Formats: sequence, structure tokens, C-alpha cells
Amino acid sequence: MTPDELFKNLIAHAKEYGFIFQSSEIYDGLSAVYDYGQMGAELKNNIKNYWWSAMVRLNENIVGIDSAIFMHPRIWEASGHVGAFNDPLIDNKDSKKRYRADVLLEDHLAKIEEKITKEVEKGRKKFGEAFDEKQFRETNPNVVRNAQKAAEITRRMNEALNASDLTALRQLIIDCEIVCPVSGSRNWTEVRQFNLMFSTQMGSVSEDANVIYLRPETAQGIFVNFLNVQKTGRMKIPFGIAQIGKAFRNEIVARQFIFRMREFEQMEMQFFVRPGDEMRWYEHWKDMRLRWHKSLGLGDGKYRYHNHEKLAHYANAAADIEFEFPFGFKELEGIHSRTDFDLGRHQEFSGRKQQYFDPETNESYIPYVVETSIGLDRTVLAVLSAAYHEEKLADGEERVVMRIPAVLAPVKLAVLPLVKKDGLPEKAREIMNSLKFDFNCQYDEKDSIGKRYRRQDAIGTPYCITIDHQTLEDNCVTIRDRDTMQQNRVAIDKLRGIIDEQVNLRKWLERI
RNA sequence: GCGGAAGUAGCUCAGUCGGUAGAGCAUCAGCCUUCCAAGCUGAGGGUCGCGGGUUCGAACCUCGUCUUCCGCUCCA
Repeated sequence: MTPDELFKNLIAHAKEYGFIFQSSEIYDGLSAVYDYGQMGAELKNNIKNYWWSAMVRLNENIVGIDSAIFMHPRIWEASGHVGAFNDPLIDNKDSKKRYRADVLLEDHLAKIEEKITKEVEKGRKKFGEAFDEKQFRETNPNVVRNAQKAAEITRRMNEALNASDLTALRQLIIDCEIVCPVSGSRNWTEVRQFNLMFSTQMGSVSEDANVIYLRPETAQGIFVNFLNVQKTGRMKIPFGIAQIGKAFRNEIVARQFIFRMREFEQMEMQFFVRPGDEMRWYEHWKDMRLRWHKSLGLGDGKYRYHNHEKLAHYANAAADIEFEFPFGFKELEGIHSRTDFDLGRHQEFSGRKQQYFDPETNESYIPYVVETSIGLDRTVLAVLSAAYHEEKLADGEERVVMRIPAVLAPVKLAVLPLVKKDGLPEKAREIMNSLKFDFNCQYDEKDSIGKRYRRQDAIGTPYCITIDHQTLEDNCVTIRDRDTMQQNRVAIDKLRGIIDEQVNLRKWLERI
């Protein structure tokens, strides 16, 4: 079985047992959008709870908020998303390759710049000590011509970009005689704008409707509430604000099941620190976040760091925690040192001071931010792909078992009467009623006991208890473990304690 | 978005030459009563992804479209 086949089986399994369905399936589906079914929703909620508990409840200086998806459009100008998420794209019809139109032009400009540099170097060799670069650049005809050309291209490009004039942009590419690096042809399509942010209108369309974006990240909801939370919560630096919520990106290609979706959910924490302290906290959260992942027991070897060489415009350090999915190591969580970029920009764009008065140093400053940002859907996928096992048993039988960490398992306990007569179902219901307040339980009396065990294995239920005839006499039941398939006979009144010890948050969170 | 492949029951898949839509598993009801899926009897479930076209007749041929997978491409 190749990883590819295994992944396909996992996707089929996730659908068959109610974890994940494609969105709008009866209307042929919607590309890169998925729904969580009855099992998936439970799993996802348990992951949220596990993260929220680890971040908000266990850290006195971290609090959680829930900000709106709609935000003031200026926020996305301040954050840089309007500029950076808005790319003019052009395709070469022969090579079928797609490029960013502005990048093609910039590459072209770089080539011209290279020519100038070569010419200057030639001059330097020729004139030796007496070489006057400034004068050379002003007088050498080749250099002057190329410099003028570059300036003209730059001017036209900026003009077209600022006016969002896509026709002019294409004309410029044609005028520059830019060829596709792959096909070598100048057979270009029209330039199209591709905005990675979804937009809609707020207010009456007939009046001056405002264009509103669906947030492409949850972080900005935290930044714009920084002072609200700091003041009302009497927070002292260092402190963090956490949030779980939906974000939306109109990805060009979205693939690999729920790994890259157009509507997705993030769990983010922005940690505000004194300027200069950020690297220490960056290292701290890098370490803490990996420990959180490892505490789930999916396998320590499935995680690795990937430190970014090329940094985003807001960051002075960045790393990913990558997970070994069936399709390879891929980003699961990002830890970024975002400096004071975001708060600084909001101060600039809103005209409101975004500063903190530090009583220890008697100074006001814009705090620095260390961000931890984890993909919730990706975590669901990580759990599912690590949990999915097709096993061959000793007797030659096969079983599919989801070894979901017990703390995250959608159903904690299945209550199974050995036969559906002789008062066993009644006894089973009685036990279920006493446990359903503590655990998500499932009752099943259909088919043979072995078949019922397999059904529970398929959804990752860590424990099954079986009520037999002897139970009516001694008040003991069989408890069967999902992973080892071992069975023990225990008293009914001990059940709650035994199961709770394995599935409650404390046991798992204490490992972090 | 481009190229290639695919789409038939909840799942995995058959379906001949264009001639009334099939299997296994799953599901449900009943029987049986057994601690690791396979016993017996019966039932439900399909506008063959969707929409045109050709044809007396289309799951099958043809065009378009949607979705998925693989490869490009893109990726804060």
C-alpha cells in the first residue's frame, strides 16, 4: 500500500463514517470547500477545546476573544493584504505557464540593470584609477539609453499598477518584448486580477455600498482590539490574546483534501512583549507549541521545524512546525516574530495611538508581537492521518482502526449489551444514562458483538463496555480497549473513574 | 488557471455491439444469541455528476459544464 493509496482510503473512510463531506455534494460540490459531519464536528470541537485549554486556561497572562469576520476595509490596507494579496496574472499560451505580470516586468528591469552594471564594470577596467562612475553613468551612451529605458518602464508599470489598468500592463509587457522563459514565445493572454481576498458589499447596494472583505486571517481582529483587551483586562506586558475563527482565501489552487481550503479555521495567539524581548519569547513559543503537538502522542518523529530564510514583510523571525502528512512534511503551524509592524501600521492608519505604558520602565512603546498560528483543519487532518490504521490481526482478519488520542476522540464510550434480550438492553441503558453526562456515549445492540467493536474502531472510540448475563448478578461489565483489544472485567461504579482518567484534559495537558 | 485521467447505490467497482441498471460490502426490519466483522429470511436505496446534440432508442457516441485525482503554476 503506497502512501497515496492510504490517503485515498482515509478520505473515503472520513466520508463513510461521517467525519468530512464535500460541501454541497448533491449540487456536484464546491471546489475546496468541505463540511464536517457528525464525527468530524466532535473531533474538531475537541481539538479547539484542547488548544484553548492549553493556551488560555493554563496561562494566566493569555485571554481569549472572538472577533467578527467583517472588519473595516482600511484594516486590510494597514495590514498590507490589499497590496500583497492582489496580483495581476498573465499566462503564456504556448508554455501554459502563469506569471505575475509585475514580476515579469521587474525581472525585465533587473536584466536591464544587469546590462548597465556590466557596462560600468567595463568602464572601470578601461579607465582604472581615473574612473569616475558618476560621470561615466551620465555620459556613456549605452548606460544612458538603458537607464532611460528602465525609468520609462518603471514609470509606466507603476502608473498601470496604481490605476489597476490591466490593459496597459499587458501592453507594456508586449512593448518590452518580454518572452516566456519556458516557451520563449510572446503569445500572452490578457492580464487578470486575482484577489486572494473574498469581498462582498455592506449596506444598501443602491447607495454608496462599501466593499467589505472576508478576513484572510484572524490576527487583525486581535491587533485592533489590543488596547480594548489590555485596558479592560488590566493586562500587563508580556501577555497574549488568543482567538479561534474562520478565515477565507481565494486560493488559485486548493488541493489535498482539507489541507488547503478556501474557507478555513485558524487558532491564533498574539503575544505582546517589550521591544527587544521578542527573540526570547519567539524561542519560548516555538518550543511550547511543539510540546503541545507532541503531547497528543501522534508520534514525535512526525514533527519538525522549518525556519524561514525569506521573511514576510512584517517578520524578523519565522518558523513553521511541519507535520508528516501522507503527502509529505507540510506546514501545520507558524510561529512568527511580527515586530511592531501590525500595531504600528494600525496606529498610522487609524490615527489612534497603539501604545502601552510600561509601569516597570516608565516608558510608552508599541509592543512587539510573537504570533502562533495553527490551522485547525490541518490539525484535524494530522490527527486523522496519524490515526488511520489498516491492520491485519492474528487470526487473519483485518480491521480499520482510528487511533485518535482518547482526549480528542468524538465518542469516548460505546455501551453494548451482549444480546438484545433477557434484560441486557435495559441494564445497558441504565449504565449509559449514568455516564452520558460525563462522556459522549453511543449505544448499539445491532449485529454481533465483534461487528460492533469494529464499528467503534472505525470512528476511534477508545472504550467499549459490554453487558452480559453475569452483569445482572455481579454488577460488573467487560471494558475493551480500542488499541490493544484487551478486555477487563470491572465493577460498574468504577467505570467513570477508569474512563475519565484516560480521556480527561488534565492527563494530556500535563505532558506539555 | 493549463495539461492528463476519472465520475454508475452510503463504500469499492462490473456493465458486452447503443436495446428494460448489476454485484459485494454497508444500511434497515425480523429470526438466531455467540466477547472481536462472514448464519438465516426479507426490505429500502440509482434522474448512471449536470445540461445540450446525434439516434426509433444513450450509462455507452458527441459537445459543453461541474467536481475529484495526478502533474505544472501559485502560496504571508
